[in-house]
Amino acid sequence: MRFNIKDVARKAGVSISTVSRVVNDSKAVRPRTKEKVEKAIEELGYKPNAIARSLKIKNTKTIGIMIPDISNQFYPEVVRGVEDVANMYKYNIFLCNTDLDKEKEVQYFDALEEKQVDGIIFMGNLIPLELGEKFQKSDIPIVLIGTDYGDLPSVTINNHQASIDVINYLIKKGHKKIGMITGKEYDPVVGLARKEGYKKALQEADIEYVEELIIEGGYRFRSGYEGAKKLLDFKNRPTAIFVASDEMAIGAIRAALEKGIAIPDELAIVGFDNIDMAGKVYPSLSTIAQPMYEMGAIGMRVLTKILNDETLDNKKVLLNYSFIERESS
Amino acid sequence: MRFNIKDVARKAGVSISTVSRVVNDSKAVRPRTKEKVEKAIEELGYKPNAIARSLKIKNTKTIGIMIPDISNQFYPEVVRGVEDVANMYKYNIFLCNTDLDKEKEVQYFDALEEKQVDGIIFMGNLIPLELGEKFQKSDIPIVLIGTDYGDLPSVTINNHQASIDVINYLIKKGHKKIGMITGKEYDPVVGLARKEGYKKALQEADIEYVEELIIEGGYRFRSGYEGAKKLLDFKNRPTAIFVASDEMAIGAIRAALEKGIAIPDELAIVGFDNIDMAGKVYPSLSTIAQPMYEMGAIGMRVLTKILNDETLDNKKVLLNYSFIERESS
DNA sequence: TTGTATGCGTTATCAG
DNA sequence: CTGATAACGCATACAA
Repeated sequence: MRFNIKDVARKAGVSISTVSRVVNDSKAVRPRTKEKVEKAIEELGYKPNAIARSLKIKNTKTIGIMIPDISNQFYPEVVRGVEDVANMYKYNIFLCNTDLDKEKEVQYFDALEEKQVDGIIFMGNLIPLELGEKFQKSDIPIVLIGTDYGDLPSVTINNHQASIDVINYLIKKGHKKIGMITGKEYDPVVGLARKEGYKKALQEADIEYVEELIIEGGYRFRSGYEGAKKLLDFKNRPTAIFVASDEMAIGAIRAALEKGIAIPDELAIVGFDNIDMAGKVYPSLSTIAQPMYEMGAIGMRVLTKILNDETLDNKKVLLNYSFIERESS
Repeated sequence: MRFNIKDVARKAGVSISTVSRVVNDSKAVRPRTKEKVEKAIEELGYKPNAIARSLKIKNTKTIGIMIPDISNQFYPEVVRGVEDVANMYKYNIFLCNTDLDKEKEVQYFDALEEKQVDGIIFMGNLIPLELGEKFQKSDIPIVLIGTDYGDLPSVTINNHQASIDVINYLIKKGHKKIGMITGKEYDPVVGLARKEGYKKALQEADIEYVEELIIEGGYRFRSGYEGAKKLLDFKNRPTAIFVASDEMAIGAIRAALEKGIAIPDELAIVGFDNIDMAGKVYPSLSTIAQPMYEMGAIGMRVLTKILNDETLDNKKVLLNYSFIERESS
């Protein structure tokens, strides 16, 4: 049996306004009557109806989070970051898996809007024009994580510079033939940026850029595994491979080990992301650590600032990454 | 600018009832007026307010999913299963991370109830009495995944039998000294069941049960790593280890490799779960595959059946597991 | 300090 | 086929 505010008002012998007052402990209520009301609430097991409340006050204490796929190693950590600070601020979150599918993205966005979420956290690759426009026109605040679009608030890292750092590290280690397995190159802020960083670093070190040593991957294990196999089959194979995601890098490690190539002695491998497994596989993976949890937490923090009309000193926040040297390099 | 049903009614020159009718395409509306209304909706970019709708019709097309921790390898896959079928049935899901913390569990449960979710999917270890009672008293349908309580609907696998199968496999392979790193032994339906299966199988094969060969772990990497280290330090170390979770098993593999113990020649390792990484690490991990995605999908399907008043021929569904032999055994 | 009344944006009943 | 109107459960302005 579900009771409402009227039921407790009747039971306590007061009006619904006073019940409402004690529930929201607003205004002053005489201790005696407050007690009565609380007793009635207790006895009936009354719980306020957040839907009715939301309709009235025009916010839902609910936000949506759109990500490509929660079962992809990368996202759970950032979702966890989002959820933790959302919880601190009493928000609940709707989880939406878009699979980077434009239709799904639009469909979820519409659903979230209809459900009157107070805000949205979005992650994805290149944001399609149609969606980007919707985001900008929408009156619900949106913050982007790990991607960027127009003047929308976002939290990212400098992918381009991170790649440069990795390659410089490898060069300093004495490597001259450095291969790369890239991400999605159509995505300028992540995939392409990492590739361009690689190019730039080689160029600055006066190392010839060999088209053959670049394989386009797609972030997942299989493409890393197969990419590395190809790279390692060249007569003049690379002595180091920079892989644009840890999951692919773990695939590359497997490809090397299957061929009996020793890591890191005959081949150095460096990944990108620092997913949980990067430190657990054997040999453990050197990688650029994206602060995934923080990206989520800070993204959500930015959103709460917008929702509370706090001033945002910076719509575009750029987080620090770090290089973690482990056994694979 | 956000428009409501009144705005489109005015713009289309009809009453709000007819707008409502075309939005829900209920009853017959004359094609001509329907057209007018649709035009108005289009021009205003009207979107129905799901909150108001929910208040009236008393359902929200929303469910809650409570899990220990989305950043634990095991859960994303089942959450994905839940989400996919939820999406098929037009439900959105609230994601809640409980950290197995009783207070958080209760707090989230209350929040979900206040937000009027239509149902809840719950995962956790041993369900605390207080929470179990709440579940049973609640008028919102709850389905348990990977755990069990009273007469609540649940979807699980037979953990006890799965362990027996693993040990029998190991025995058939010729192993006589088989160690185990267990899960949480206070949890009867998972942790304890797996341990008991191990005991049972040994007993039936007339192999002595050596207390020393059992280490209590906690599902995560670290405990697997440390547990294996201990086990492998014994003068008379086991030739095989059954590890109650893949994440721990990957820790065990690392411990062995660090000691220069060859897998599977000197030591066989078998895990439990078949998380994504199990097939990707090197050597790849033999394991009991829990159908995680299906557990989620079927759990959600059960929930939709309850919500649609379809008959449930079986409140307790037991899914099949399978043994996957890979390189580690 | 407390109560009455109005409206949030819908759906649904009932007349027309 | 269409339109008034009464809920849904709550918060709040205003009155008392």
